[in-house]
Amino acid sequence: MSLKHAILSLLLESDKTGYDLNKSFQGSIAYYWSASHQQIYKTLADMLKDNWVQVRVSEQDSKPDKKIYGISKEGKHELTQWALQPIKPSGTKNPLLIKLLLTPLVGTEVILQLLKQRLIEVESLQHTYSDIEQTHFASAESLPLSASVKHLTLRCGIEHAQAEKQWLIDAIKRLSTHV
Amino acid sequence: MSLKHAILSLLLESDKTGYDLNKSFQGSIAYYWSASHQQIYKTLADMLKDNWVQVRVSEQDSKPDKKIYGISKEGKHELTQWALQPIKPSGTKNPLLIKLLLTPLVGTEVILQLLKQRLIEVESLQHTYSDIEQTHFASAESLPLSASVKHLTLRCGIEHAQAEKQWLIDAIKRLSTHV
DNA sequence: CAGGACATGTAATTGGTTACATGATTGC
DNA sequence: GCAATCATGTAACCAATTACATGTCCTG
Repeated sequence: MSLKHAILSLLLESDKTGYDLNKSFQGSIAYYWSASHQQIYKTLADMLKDNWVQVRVSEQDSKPDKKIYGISKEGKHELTQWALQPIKPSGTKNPLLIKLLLTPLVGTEVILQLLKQRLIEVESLQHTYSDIEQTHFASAESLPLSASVKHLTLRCGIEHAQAEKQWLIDAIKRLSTHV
Repeated sequence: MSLKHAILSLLLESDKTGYDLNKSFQGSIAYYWSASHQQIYKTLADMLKDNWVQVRVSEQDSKPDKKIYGISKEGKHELTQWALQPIKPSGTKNPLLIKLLLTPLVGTEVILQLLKQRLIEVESLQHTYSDIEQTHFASAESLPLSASVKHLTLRCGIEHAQAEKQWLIDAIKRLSTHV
């Protein structure tokens, strides 16, 4: 499972709590990796057993205790080895396309609604992305490597959102001729 | 799980064996839904228990027996109900992007190799898609609804492949300046 | 006579979702 | 006083991967 590796890559930057990690996975990381807080806490516990991470507990007055996790030597080694492996294409799951194929079964109008709903979601995603891009990557030229790769992951989201939007517009147009 | 619904949508067209279904899932369906044969046979068995599908066994001399599955009234009802539900965005998993973020850890060259490898894969995908498009959807104008939606699912794959290719080229270009 | 297509599964393990559970602090 | 944010988990269940298992026919 690469959730372990996704977490390790976040811990590489700075030590974090499970709560912090969860915020990342619900936020900007969400479009290339998703995980629930239950999964995150479980995976942290597993990695602690394997000594891929260390933990220190910070007692805070008038707040719940924090467990702050950091990557260990073994974890860093494991992460490096993983990064060197060739990627194997992971399974796609796009229920929208299955539903689209069911148009003759359920009728054009219902599917048009689903597509339009998705269009709205994609457009809102685009706004989120372009906000992030403008606030974090405004200076277009010669960023340091670490910022440059972050920008590229964002660009990946942006390009795919754009492609999906164009496709949705096309799909809606074509389906509309079959009402 | 929508694997059940993906299978039902294939059985809607015609009765099929587990083997047939597997071929579909390894072939043209693969880019919007993936499943292994183990999963398929298991899911068929589960759906048989629920009476979403029927089965008849065809004994063939000098070949293994076939179990030919067909969708039932209940299955069709279930499929229709499912199609009407709003879609919830499913979790994305893109290990390539995590690895890209690890460039400072492992070095530009290794990651450039991964990106170039992926470029080759995407280009080969594009050829596959455009072959299918030319053989099955050559006549651009006014297809019947069922063919039209099939073409649209293909177009979705084509557009995303194109977007990924452009992004990969861009990513390779930018990373190359950091060697 | 070897390797690929045909044809179907079981078992173990891992990964992921859903439901449940708790408890303090801060701002409206 | 009520909702949101902070902070961490358990348990049950469902989904998916990996390894194992079997046997025939057809083509080169």
